[in-house]
Amino acid sequence: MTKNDLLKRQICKQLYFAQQLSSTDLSEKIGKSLPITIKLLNELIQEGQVKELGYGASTGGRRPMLYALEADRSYILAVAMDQLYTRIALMNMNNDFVWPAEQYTLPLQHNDQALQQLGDHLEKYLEKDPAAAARILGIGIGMPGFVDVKKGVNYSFLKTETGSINAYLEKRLGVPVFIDNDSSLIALAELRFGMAQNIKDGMVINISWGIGLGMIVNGELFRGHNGFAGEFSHIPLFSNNKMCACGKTGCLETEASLLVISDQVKQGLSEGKVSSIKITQTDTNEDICEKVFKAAARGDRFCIGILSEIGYKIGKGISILIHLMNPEVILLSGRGATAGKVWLAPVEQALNEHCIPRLSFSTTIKLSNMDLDAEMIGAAALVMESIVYIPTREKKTWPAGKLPLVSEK
Amino acid sequence: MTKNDLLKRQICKQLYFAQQLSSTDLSEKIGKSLPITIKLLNELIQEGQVKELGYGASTGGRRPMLYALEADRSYILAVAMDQLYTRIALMNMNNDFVWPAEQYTLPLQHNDQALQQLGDHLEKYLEKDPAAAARILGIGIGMPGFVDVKKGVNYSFLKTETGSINAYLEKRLGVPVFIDNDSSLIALAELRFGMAQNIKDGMVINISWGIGLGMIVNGELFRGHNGFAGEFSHIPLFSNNKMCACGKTGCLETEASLLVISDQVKQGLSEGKVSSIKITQTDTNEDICEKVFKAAARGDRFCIGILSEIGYKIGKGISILIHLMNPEVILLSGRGATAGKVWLAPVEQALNEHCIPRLSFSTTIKLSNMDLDAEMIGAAALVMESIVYIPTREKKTWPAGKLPLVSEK
DNA sequence: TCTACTTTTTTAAAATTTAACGAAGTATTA
DNA sequence: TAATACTTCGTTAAATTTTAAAAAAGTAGA
Repeated sequence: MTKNDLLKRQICKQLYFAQQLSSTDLSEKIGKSLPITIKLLNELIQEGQVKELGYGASTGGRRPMLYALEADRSYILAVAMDQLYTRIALMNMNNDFVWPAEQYTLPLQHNDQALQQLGDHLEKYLEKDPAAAARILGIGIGMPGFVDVKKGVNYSFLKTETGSINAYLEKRLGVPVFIDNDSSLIALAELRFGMAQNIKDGMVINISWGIGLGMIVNGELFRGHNGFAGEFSHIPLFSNNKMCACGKTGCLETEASLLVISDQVKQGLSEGKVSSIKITQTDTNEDICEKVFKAAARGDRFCIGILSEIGYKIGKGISILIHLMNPEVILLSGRGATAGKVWLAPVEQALNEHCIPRLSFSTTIKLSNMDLDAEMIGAAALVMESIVYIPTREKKTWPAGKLPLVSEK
Repeated sequence: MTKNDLLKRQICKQLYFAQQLSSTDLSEKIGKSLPITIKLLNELIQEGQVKELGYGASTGGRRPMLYALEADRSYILAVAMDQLYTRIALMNMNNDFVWPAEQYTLPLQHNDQALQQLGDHLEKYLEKDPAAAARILGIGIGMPGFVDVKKGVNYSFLKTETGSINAYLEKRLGVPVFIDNDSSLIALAELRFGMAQNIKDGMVINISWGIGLGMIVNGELFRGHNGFAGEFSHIPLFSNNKMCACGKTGCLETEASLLVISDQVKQGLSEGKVSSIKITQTDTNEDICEKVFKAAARGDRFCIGILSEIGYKIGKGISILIHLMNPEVILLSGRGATAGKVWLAPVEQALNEHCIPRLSFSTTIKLSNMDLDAEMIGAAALVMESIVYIPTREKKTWPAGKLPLVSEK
């Protein structure tokens, strides 16, 4: 791996994240001079990885030539897991789905075969078209649990007897594999393609079956010493006696999450509360939440009440985040964010009560506009980030055969 | 200001923080090649700013020449303020006090003249020896309150009618001025010269009249979007009804701080609790705390009990930090850290109760070995960090006359 | 339509880095 | 203990990169 090849990857990475860039932009982003940047761009065009897009709009002078990736020269396999389902999709350099995403049932809890099953699904998914599979740069996987990114281990699920998750899958599939926590990947998606773009300090709340957190610090995803940073769901925030799955009491998760919503709806309706929604025996938690979100949007008092209470509690947690991190933006994202603006008022209310005004005034609460694909997009972004990542303070050698670009085949 | 001058400052900065370095080390740290580094070093020696220190120990090959700063060629004026007292000291490049530190009474609360008075004290302090004063690179000031470092404003104290604190003092004293929050500077001192050296992710707790926090993220001080990050004292942690100075209730500060210790001692003794310590009407809070620390070290049950209870509550706050930041180290520092090991057991106890084990196991609690001068040293370090700071993404011009080195006089 | 001012891209000069080599020292082995 | 192999340090010369100057391509206002 020569130095120029590394720079070419940097260029591809920048083009992936920005969609299109001029040579001047690229030169600044990769920190190299214009003559070199243009030389490398021409080589990449020769190789068929980059294309000229035509001239962009003038900003007061000569119009710049814009460059972009050849969208279908390289692919990424994006995987989004939760405790029950695993979704897989093949994505191109434009973040388009090359093949439709497929969902498999793959329970993670108490499942010793989970990793093997994941491998089976991935293999089967790729067998459909070996030619396309050969173009895959890497596999990005988002999963719940305590993920140690560096070691490639998940301490909660997908246990391996020896070695790392990455090593196991790389051996089976012959492609670099990168894993991370689901909330971190949602934050990464928001940082690179969503509403947290160009944000230096921001917190992305993943409202889901728990309350996850992805932290953006200095414009990069922050993972902490072991990759466990952002355990928002289990901070001791309440003096209730509700037992949490983690073994403690008083966790934020015991009072606020989509599961709590589902429970409260069931209980409320059984107690005879008046509402426009009806639930059946066969409704999953997912179904119930979707009904609640829709009803709340219609103005259903009962549903709005439940969401408000949960939102207030999330807001109390956010007030701690604001005190500690002084972020520019708090972004409500994840599955629950599809409920929309209902969250904003109760969260702001909690901030008014629990934040020092100067602090809460300094940060804005926003609602994500990404849909449920955020984790997929984050998984793809993880691959692109990691593949061009240059470990600092190390010698300039590169693990042989670890980070192929399509041009090397 | 030429490019080479900037590089020379980088070299001086590195030598300041490391005391001594070889040319190879320096070359790596400033990111320039050896030929250039050596050329610049020779120029710095010519100018009298750097000296050769002789050959260092071999690490298996030819012995390196070591370089160090001329300790007394340049000085820094370090200022540490709290709500009542302001200490000033002139420090050299070895972090030695050139003149003894002096303490002035300067109450910050409800004092419109505070900034002017600070300027008076600084002027008087420097008038003692104009020759030495002429060598000052900059003035570093640590202060309590909400400090916006970029704007040079303190929203709590030292209000200025127009412009920044920095601008006011720079105009009066003719030397660059840098301000920051006291807890941030303690963290900076620990990061550069104390027990947080080479730590990538660490939290420095400033146990004082409040509970301050300086955050180390990615090996740098983290300040947040407006510089307010680390407002640990006012996170809503308790469901008490105690009114806090900030206007809210339930803040950590209402249950844990050196002021609380002082109050509890007074109350306990007045209730007839048995203890070896005695307090008089004239004892300040400072005096009382010192007595408590000494008595606890002797084994006084009453004092140990008070410290344990406070320590447990600080620990509960730390458990939130650990969940969110997954730090490598939590360092107990500041005035209260002089009490020593008494803190460790109750803090660990709180972590056992409020942390997910995998998280608390991943971070170690340490006790600072820096004494009360930490804030001074941090203030000096702030000057050295800031003076060589190169704003990213900006043109390479430098505000004229803003950042003098002695060589330029 | 002309002039003044931008920004992009190319070309040539200046500066920097890389790499090779000699110097200085350590560790291992006969 | 002397010789060989292997470090790391510091210097010099070749190769690369950056900088700066100039040309190309536009915009905007008079």
